[in-house]
Amino acid sequence: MVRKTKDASDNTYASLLEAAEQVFFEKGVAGTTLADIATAAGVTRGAIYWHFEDKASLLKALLDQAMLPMQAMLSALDDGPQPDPLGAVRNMCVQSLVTLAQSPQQQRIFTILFHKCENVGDVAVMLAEEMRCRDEYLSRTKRLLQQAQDMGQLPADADVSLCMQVLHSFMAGTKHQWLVMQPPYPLDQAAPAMVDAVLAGLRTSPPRKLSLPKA
Amino acid sequence: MVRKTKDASDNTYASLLEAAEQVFFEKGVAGTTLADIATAAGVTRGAIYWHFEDKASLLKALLDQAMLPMQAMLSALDDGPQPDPLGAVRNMCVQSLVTLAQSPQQQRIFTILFHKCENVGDVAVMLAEEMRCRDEYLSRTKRLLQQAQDMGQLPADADVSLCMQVLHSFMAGTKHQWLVMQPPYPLDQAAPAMVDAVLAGLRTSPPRKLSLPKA
DNA sequence: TATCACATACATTCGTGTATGTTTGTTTTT
DNA sequence: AAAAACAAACATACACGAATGTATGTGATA
Repeated sequence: MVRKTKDASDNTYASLLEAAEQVFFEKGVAGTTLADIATAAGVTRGAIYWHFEDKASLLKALLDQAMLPMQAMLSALDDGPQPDPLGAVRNMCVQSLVTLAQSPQQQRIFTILFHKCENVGDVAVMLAEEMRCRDEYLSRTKRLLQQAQDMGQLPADADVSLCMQVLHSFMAGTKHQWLVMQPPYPLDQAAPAMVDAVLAGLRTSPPRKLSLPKA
Repeated sequence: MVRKTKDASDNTYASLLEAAEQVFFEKGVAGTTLADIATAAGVTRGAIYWHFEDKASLLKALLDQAMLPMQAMLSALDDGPQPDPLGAVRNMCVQSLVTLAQSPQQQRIFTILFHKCENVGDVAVMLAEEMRCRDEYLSRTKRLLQQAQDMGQLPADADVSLCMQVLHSFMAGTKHQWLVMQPPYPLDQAAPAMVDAVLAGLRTSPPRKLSLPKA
């Protein structure tokens, strides 16, 4: 049974990505062989080497595809000045957590990235390149926090960079920890209150600028 | 030059652990071969197989040794009721971050655990076993937060479990993110203000219990 | 009939585990 | 006390499987 139509080809391409996602999730990136993926996809290694160069290339294709929804969500956001910057930040954060809690695909992808993949060598540079999306997200958050300070939603002497660090660390840590938690708590229900708690802290007693300008 | 005294043996044992730490940090756990470690330590693979069973055993020994200071710090903590539970939590958190910021060894070990090691298979069960220290830390934090609520330092309707999740996610995320940051910000200086911000949020507007008891 | 989309077969490298050798301390024998 | 036997602490050599990359075969399709 050798396939040949363009349609069938796209089909095996997709099933290869799906199989890779599953096997990477189970056995880790370094721990899986190309034969594992081929078997899980119901083909042989020949199919993999036809569609991809090697394992790293396959991983990159998998991440590229998985990052598409987030890229789209980022592009859809209004980049201009907001009437309620802190509210916008809150919505972004809550939305991000709820989406993770409700998307098994995101859960698998992030689990692979966080816990089943060594950040080393050529994979490291690939991941760094892939994480431009995250950097975009970060700088946007920082601009929003700056707007919030300018409008008085944050104290004037708050250190915006550190506020962003606190928020980002909380967000990344929450995703990180929730993914390894057995059993996981209902993140989609808890997310608003958790984000509000942290943001309340940033409003009432944020890290202050410790800049001693000259002397 | 073949060594033989007990003293010399302990010496190579230590240099093997040191070499493993360095090479794991550079090339990742799965990415390093036993020959790499042996070469870095100035010996051959024979020495490794004399002192350890295999790579997993070597990693375990490395982590065991590195976890000793934290185990000691945990044991030194007062487990009874505290006059100022929230203050105790604050001190634990700040201390934890400052220690990380000031200990290059902790930075390397945590970087290996977080970013250079796949949480899979036999390594996963080993890491889970190793993380009992973290669980101890978590349950202690939860007890302190419960005390804080009983004493009115936290609102009566606060969800203590979720508060602990917020705090723990923030702590883990902070360590995680700080280790990959280039260049890193001065965590030891910023830690108190960051922790205070999160704790302030938990005091003023924590996640509330959403328990609807029966109907 | 030529090319696509694979499957199959092969060569090669790489890492592991083990078996064996070798040297130096330590203990035992006389 | 000297020699012999023994065991610790490695180094060296070897056998084996496993994974990779490539080369080649092969059936369907246009």
